[in-house]
Amino acid sequence: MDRYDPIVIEQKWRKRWEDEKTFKTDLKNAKKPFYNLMMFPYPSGEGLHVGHVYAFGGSDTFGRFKRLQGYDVFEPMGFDSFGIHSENYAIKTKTHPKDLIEKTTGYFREKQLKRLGALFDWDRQVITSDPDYYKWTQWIFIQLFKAGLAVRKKAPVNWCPSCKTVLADEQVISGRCERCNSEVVQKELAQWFFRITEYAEKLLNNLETIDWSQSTKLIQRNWIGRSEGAEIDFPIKGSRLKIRVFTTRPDTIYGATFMVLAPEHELALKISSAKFSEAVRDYIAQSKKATELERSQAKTGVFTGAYCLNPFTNKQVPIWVADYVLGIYGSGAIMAVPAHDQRDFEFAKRQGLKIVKIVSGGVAQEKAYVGEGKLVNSGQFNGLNSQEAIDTMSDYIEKNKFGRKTVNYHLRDWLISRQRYWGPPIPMIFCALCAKKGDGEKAKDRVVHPGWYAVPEKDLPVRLPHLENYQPKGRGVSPLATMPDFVSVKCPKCGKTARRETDVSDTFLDSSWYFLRYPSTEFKTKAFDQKITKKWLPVNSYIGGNEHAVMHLLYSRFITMALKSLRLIDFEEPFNKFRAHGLIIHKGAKMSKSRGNVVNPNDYMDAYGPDALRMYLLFIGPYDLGGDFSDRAIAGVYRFLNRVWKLLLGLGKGTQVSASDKLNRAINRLVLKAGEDLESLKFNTAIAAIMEFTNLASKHKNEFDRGTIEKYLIVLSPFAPFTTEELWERLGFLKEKGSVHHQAWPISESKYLEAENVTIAVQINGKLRDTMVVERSKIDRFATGDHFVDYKREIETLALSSKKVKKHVNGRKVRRVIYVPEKVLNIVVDV
RNA sequence: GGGGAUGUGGCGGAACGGUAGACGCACAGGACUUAAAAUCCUGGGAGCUAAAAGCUCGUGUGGGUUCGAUUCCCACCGUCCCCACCA
Repeated sequence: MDRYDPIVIEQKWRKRWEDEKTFKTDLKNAKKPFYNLMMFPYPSGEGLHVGHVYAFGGSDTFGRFKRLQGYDVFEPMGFDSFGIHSENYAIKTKTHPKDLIEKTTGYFREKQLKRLGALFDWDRQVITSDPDYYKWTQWIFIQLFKAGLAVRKKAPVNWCPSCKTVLADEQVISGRCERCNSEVVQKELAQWFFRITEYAEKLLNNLETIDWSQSTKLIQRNWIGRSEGAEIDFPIKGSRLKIRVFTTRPDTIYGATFMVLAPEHELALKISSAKFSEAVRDYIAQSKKATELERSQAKTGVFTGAYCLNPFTNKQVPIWVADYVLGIYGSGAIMAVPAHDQRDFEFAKRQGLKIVKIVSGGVAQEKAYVGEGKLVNSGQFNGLNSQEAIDTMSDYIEKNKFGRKTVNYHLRDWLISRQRYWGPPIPMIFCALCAKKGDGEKAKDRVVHPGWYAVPEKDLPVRLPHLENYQPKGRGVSPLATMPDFVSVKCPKCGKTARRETDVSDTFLDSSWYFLRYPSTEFKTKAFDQKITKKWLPVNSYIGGNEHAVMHLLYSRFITMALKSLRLIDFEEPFNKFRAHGLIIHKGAKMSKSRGNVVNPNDYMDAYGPDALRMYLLFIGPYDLGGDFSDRAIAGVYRFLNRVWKLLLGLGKGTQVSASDKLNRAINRLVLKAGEDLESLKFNTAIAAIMEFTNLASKHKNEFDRGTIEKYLIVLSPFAPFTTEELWERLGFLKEKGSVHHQAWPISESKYLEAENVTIAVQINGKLRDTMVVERSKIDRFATGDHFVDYKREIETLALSSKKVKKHVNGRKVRRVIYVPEKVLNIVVDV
C-alpha cells in the first residue's frame, strides 16, 4: 500500500480536472442552475490568508454538496483589484498598481486559489481593474446618472487627510478612516453622490423577504436607522424666518428650553444679533477646522442673541449654535429638552440654561431622565403617558400646521467620488460653455447639472491613463488632474473644449455588481446578458464576512434595486441567501502583520495537503463563529485522512456482497446526518459524524460491501475532494462510474434508520418503575394532555396506531409520553 | 450611551426540553521497537471509595416554568462584536 501523499494527489488531480474540465458548468444549457458565490478577494501583497481558505472552503464544500444533489453549480472567482487598498500597497512597495496587480493576481490564482480544490470556473474570472470590466462600471454610473440617481452636490463631506480623499459615510468608523484609522475632517466640496437614500425604505423592508444571517440583517437595519418623529417649525422672534427641527419625542416640547443649530446651519449667522455675530462667526470657523472626534469631545457652543417662539406655548427660547448638533442629520437643528436628553442636559449644565422637567418618573439632577412616564408641566396634555402624548401631540402639530409627522434615516447618500488614481474614472465631462447656456445631459427628462455630460457609450471605457506619479496630491483633486491630455476633451454636445471629471469612483462600486458580470463575461458588448442573467440570478448562496454587512452588501442591494427600476434586470435583491462566516483568529487575536500571528495557508497545504487544511478549518467549530487556528489540531485531521486512506485501501478484495446490518445502519445514518448538516452549513458536526462512522467501520472491516464504500467516499468528497477522488480511482470506481464528484448524493434507506430496538424506562412520579425493549419503528414521539396511562397498553396502542395518541386508556388520562430517538424513553404519569 | 451575540472538562466544541461532554486536540497507561518517532489499543467531568459497584455534586450566578432545563422565561455577572453627540 502506498503512503498517503496529499501533495502528489493534489497535483495529479488538479491537472486532470483542469485538462478534462471536470467541473465546467454549461451556463446556457444548465437544467438546475445553482449560483454559488463567495466574496472575491482584493489581491493584497500578503497573499491569500487562512481566513480566505475558511470562507472559500466552506462555500465550496457547500457547492460540491449541491453538485452531488444534482444542481448545475456555477462557482466563479475573481479579484477586486481596484481601490485604495491596492493603491496604498503599491505606494508602499514603490511599484505601479498595474504591475502590482498583475503580480498579485497571478500569485493568488496560480499558487493559492487553484490549490484549494474548489469548483472555480477560471474561464469566467472577473478582474475589476480590467478595462473590459470597468467599462461597464462606468456604464452603470451613467445609467444611474440618467435616472437621476447619481447627482453632484456640494456638501460637508468626510475627508481623510492621510488617504487624501473623501470617504463615504460608511467608510468612517467613529470619526476615523476605515482604512488607515486617521481622524477624518469635514470639508465642503462638490462631489458625486448616489442617491441610496431614495431606497432607504425598500432596503429596510426587503430585509424581511431575504434569507440572510440574522446578525447581518440587524447590522443593516441599524445602519439604515429609521426613526419616526415629527418636524416642527419654531418661528423666530421678530422675523418671518422659522427654524425647523426634527424630533422623535414631540411629547417633550414643553420642556424645550432652548434651540440648537449646527454650525453648518444656514441661519446660524444670519439670525445672530449684532452683539453676538462675531462670536458666532468665530465659533463656526473653529468647528470647521476640528475633526469629527474633536467636535465630539466637549459640549461647546455660543448664544446667537436670537429667540424662537415655542409654537405650543408662545414662550420665547434662546437659540444657540453648538457642534454637538450635526448638520447632516434631520434639519441640522434641534429643540433641546435638557431634562430628558443627556446631551442637551450636559449642554444646559455647562451653559447655565434652564432645565424643566415634564416627564414624571425620573429626577433630573445629575443626569437626564430619558425614559417614559406621565406628562407634567405640559398644559392641556398633562397626565398623558409618553406614547399617548406622542400620538396626540403629533396630531395637534399637524392640525395647527406647526409641522408634520415624518421619518428620518441614519443612512446617507453614497459619496462616490475619490481623489485617487487607482479606480475607474468617473465617466463625466464638464463643458463651461454649455453650462452658461443651461445645457447639459438630461436626467429623467431635465437638465439637473448644467454643463455636465455623460461620456457617450461608444467612447467607453474612459481608460485610466498610465501615470508614473500616481500618488495622491491632497489638494482635493485626483492625480489625474495633473494630466492635461486626459483632462482635455471635446464636449459631446457642442464640440468645444471641455474637461473631464478627474475623480475616480469608490472601489465599492466595482464590487457592487460583479456578481452580475460573472455569468456574462463572454459578452463584450454589454454589461450582462438578459437571458443568462435571468437564468442564473439572483445568487442562490452567498457566503462572506460580516465586515461587509454595511458597505458591500448594502451597496450591492442598492445597485440591484436601481437596475431593477431601470428595467435592466427583473429582481431587486441580488442575494437570496447570505450567510456570514466567523473570523479565524490565531493565538487568541485577529491575525495581523504587526502582531506576527498571520497564518500562511501555503505552509499548511505543503505540510498536510489542501484537503486537510480546508477540512480542519471547517472542523474547528460552528461556521458562523470562526475560531482559533491551532497548529496541533490540524494534524488531527491529517491523521484522520490517513486512517481513511489505510482503512479503504486495506479492505482489499475482502468486501462482502452486502454489508452487515450494523454497517448498513451506520452508513445510512451518516448519509442522513451529513446531508442535513451540510444543508445548514454545520460542517463541524458533519465531519464529526464522518469520523464517528470511520471509527465504527475500522472495527468492522470485513463487513464492508462496495455500496458502503461508495457512499462513504461520496459523503466525504465535498470536504476532501482530492483524497476521495484518488481513493475512488484506486478502488476501481472511476473507470466504472466517472469522477466521485459526478455521483449523486446517496439516499438513506429508512429501514436502516429505524429498525432498531430502544430501551424504555418507565418512571412514575420520578421513580423508575419498569423497563422494556420496544422496536424503534413502532413508536413515535408525542406529547399530550395531562393524566394517567396504562403505559404498557399505551405503548402497544401507539405501536399500532402510529402517531395518533389516545387521551384516555382504560378510563385513565394520558399525562405525557416522550420518545427520544436512540435514547431512553421516560413515561411519566401522575398517580 | 444604544443594539446584538455568547458563557458546557485541561483546550476547540456536541447535545428536536429527555443517559450532559459526541467528534477532535492535549494528556496518561499499554502494544509494537534495542530505543524513539509513527501507528494501534485502552482510559478519563469532579468528589467519596484501595478498586469495582454504588452514591453525591456538576453546563457563569440567582430565581421561575416543567415530571424533567445546557436548552424556555426573568434578573445579575463576565467576555466578544457592531454602532455611537443620528435628537
